[in-house]
Amino acid sequence: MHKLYLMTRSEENYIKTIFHLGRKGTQEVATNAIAELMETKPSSVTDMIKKLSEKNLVNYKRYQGVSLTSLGTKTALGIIRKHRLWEVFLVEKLDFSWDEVHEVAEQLEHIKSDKLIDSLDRLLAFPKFDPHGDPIPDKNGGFKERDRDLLSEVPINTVGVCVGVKDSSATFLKFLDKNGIALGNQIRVKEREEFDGSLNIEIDGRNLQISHVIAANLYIKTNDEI
Amino acid sequence: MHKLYLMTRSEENYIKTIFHLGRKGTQEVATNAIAELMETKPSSVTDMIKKLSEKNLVNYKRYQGVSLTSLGTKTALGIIRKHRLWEVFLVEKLDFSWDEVHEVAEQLEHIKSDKLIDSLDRLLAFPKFDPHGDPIPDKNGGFKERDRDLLSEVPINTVGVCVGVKDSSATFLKFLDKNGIALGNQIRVKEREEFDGSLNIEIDGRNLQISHVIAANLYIKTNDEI
DNA sequence: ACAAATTTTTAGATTTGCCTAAAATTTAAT
DNA sequence: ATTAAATTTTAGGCAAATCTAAAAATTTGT
Ligand SMILES: [Mn+2]
Ligand SMILES: [Mn+2]
Ligand SMILES: [Mn+2]
Ligand SMILES: [Mn+2]
Repeated sequence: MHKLYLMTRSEENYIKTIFHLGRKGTQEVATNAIAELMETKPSSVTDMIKKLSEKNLVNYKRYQGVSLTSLGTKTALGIIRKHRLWEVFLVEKLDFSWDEVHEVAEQLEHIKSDKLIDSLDRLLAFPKFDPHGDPIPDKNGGFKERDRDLLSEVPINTVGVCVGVKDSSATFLKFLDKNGIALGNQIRVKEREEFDGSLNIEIDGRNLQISHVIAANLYIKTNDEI
Repeated sequence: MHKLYLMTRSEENYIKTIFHLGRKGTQEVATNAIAELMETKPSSVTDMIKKLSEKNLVNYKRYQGVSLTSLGTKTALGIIRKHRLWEVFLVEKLDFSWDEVHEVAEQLEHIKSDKLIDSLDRLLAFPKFDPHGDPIPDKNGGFKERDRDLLSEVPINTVGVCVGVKDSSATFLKFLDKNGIALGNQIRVKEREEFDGSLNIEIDGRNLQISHVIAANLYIKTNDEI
């Protein structure tokens, strides 16, 4: 049953938004939240939700919020897979920087062709994570969230590798570039300033002072796996 | 003046169709011809032509047909450049066959990003022709039509290289595959049957009998350049 | 508990791209 | 030169996706 292939771009964007807002679609999402993230009006969201509900992509009872059905979740994962594979492609093959890829991937994620996306996957050697450290669902929607922690929440002296960003806005990513912070960097948390939560870290040898806001948007994978 | 970037997919498809029907937009194109090629109704075409005329993309006087303005031509060349570069990408990097690329390229040609297309161009080493032998406009719309002849129209004993197809439908392309005819093949016209216009050719060593219809859809570049 | 504030839905418009049916214009045929 | 045929445009409508304004339902605060 592949209705997936006759979805409009707009429908796909709503499904994706509901997925992201509702912890992978499991949680109920508020109409207003969707409207805000999509920069549209709540009344438009209600209209679309009804349509998606007709198509069995979301569970909906008026005034009760919306969540994805299993078909909706599958659809969302397909779009996210495409988005993230294209992001990898742009960085690996076309030398885009990680702050430039999202906008273009927003367009490319709507291209319909299974063969295209599976070939792309192969060309890129089946990457597991996108340039921002987010996991790439496989062909069947399989998804393994990497075990990771926010830099702002690990204890002093934790050592690990920077594996992702929480905020992946161009502004934040460019800031990281400017300060020489990139995925793969070795990080050690040396000191936490109680007053403002800022951190003194050692990153690939250098010392660096970063604010709490920055630390709260950087993921590390610690070495203390058992 | 880059209105180009706020064109809808539908507008782009009309512009492209007018370009193809009107010998690169120079000739006047009939409403019905556009409608037929785009599988839409003449009344819809008239509506769109008015809109494109407003935007200075076409020259239009009612009942007199339509042609591209210089802005329209530039736009068309940009879309065709994208279409053909994506076709090369699909064949060269993703192992698509030449009969599979067109459909996907029809989608990809509407992705908006100068950086994307110029990087793609570089990745592919600035190809001059697409998988069907059609020329790829450069960044500035520069376009050199290759000197070539239809196999059906060259004299007996002409020798050349197969450099393109006129009909690039999947059906025809698959037929060529089945008969081992591909771009780059060395061809010599050995005999022309007066009765039905069929040809006896030598192609990369082998002998092959091809109907007039086939010959009339294959381009060769002869070796008799001065 | 119940009024006030917030959220969500409905009702009614708008825009884009398409349609059908009918009218206007051009082209072809006698 | 008229008439007939074909082409093209207009008029009026429809579906998708959006909006504003108003009504309905839920949540919050005292
Ligand atoms: Mn992204
Ligand atoms: Mn990403
Ligand atoms: Mn093509
Ligand atoms: Mn082509």
